Amino acid sequence: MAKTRQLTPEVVIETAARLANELRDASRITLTDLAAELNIRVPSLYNHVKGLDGLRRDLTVWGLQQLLAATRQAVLGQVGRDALLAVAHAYRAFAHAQPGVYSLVLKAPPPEDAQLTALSNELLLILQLVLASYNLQGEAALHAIRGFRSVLHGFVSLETGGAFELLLDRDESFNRLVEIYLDGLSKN
Amino acid sequence: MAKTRQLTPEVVIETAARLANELRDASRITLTDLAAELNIRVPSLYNHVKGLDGLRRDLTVWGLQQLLAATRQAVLGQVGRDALLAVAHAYRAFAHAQPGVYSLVLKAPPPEDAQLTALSNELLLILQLVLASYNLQGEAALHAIRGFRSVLHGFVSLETGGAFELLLDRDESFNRLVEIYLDGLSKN
DNA sequence: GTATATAATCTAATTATATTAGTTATTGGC
DNA sequence: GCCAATAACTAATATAATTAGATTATATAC
Repeated sequence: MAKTRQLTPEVVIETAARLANELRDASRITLTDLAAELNIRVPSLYNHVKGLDGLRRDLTVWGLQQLLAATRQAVLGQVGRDALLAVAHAYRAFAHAQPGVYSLVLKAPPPEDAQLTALSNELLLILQLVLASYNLQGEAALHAIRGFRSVLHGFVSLETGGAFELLLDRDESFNRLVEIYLDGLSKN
Repeated sequence: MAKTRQLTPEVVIETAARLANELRDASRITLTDLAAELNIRVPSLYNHVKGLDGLRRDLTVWGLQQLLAATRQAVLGQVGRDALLAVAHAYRAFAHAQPGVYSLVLKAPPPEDAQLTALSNELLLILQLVLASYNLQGEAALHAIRGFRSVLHGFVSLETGGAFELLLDRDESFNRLVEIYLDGLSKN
């Protein structure tokens, strides 16, 4: 049928993810670096990804799938506040483990990309279900999702961006923030 | 002494800010575009800014000064919860008015850049003073600053990034989030 | 007034990166 | 063995940033 691939899609994407995480920002990957890492010439990359934009898009899908899996795992068998706390910690752990990939995942998916949009919606659906078990439904739940995402994204993006430099325990800061928000949610 | 500048530093930086805001992301400005906008050749830009990195840095200083002025203005004559609410709304208004510049301002300043670090610290100092009037001091105030910044940055960065697409009032979402956080802060 | 130093701008060349076009070579199915 | 498919290649082009060095206009010293 064809010349056997030496590179599988998995190797390409995982190598790109590693580079992105080392740079701590996916917008800094270059095809030049990726090709060098894979021991092929730059134009050969076009057999695997649709240019730089395609690579970023593939990385985003890959990252969203990981975040989704981690979130599902975290809420397994939990409801209410415990489930929300578990989501919060899984989210932060993901951003710490994969800072470069994280920088892609939080961006809003382009509406014309069905796969990305679907993954993004699945995450929202999980949050919606968990909030339902926290007695939040309808518009209140939607406002709560926006708030919860803001809290999580705001903290981890400032944190991984190096904004919290003081010698003050970051876990403690995060826990206080999440607890204040969840307490406030339950008191409405 | 010298050939009179046709371009003042203000014109250069304000044109760059306008381009950055139109692109909604400062990382997408190019020297090519800026030079075209100013009717000079690209290399001539080097008389005004230290390359692309220098331009971004100058834009960051300019943006921080504006945010600082808006924040000072917002807290004028206010204390406690009112002052914190005013800061929140000024912060969000700034991000809406200057989305491109905002994307630069929230990044942690490189420690070796004294001017940037000073501006950044001034903002933190304002927050610290306002929180003191909210009965928060010492470590509690530092955790609260981290939380408050997370809340503000998280919401406006998701919002300006297009993450909140539903037909659900964003002002309402923001107000609920900020109020929940401020309520929680006062109950400790 | 004129000369000169200064700096703003320019052209030309270099470097880095992404992308496209077109070729080569390998391999699995027939 | 032949053929179709495709991964990988070389070569060329495009875009952007940057550096080197020449040119020019003008503010000030005299």
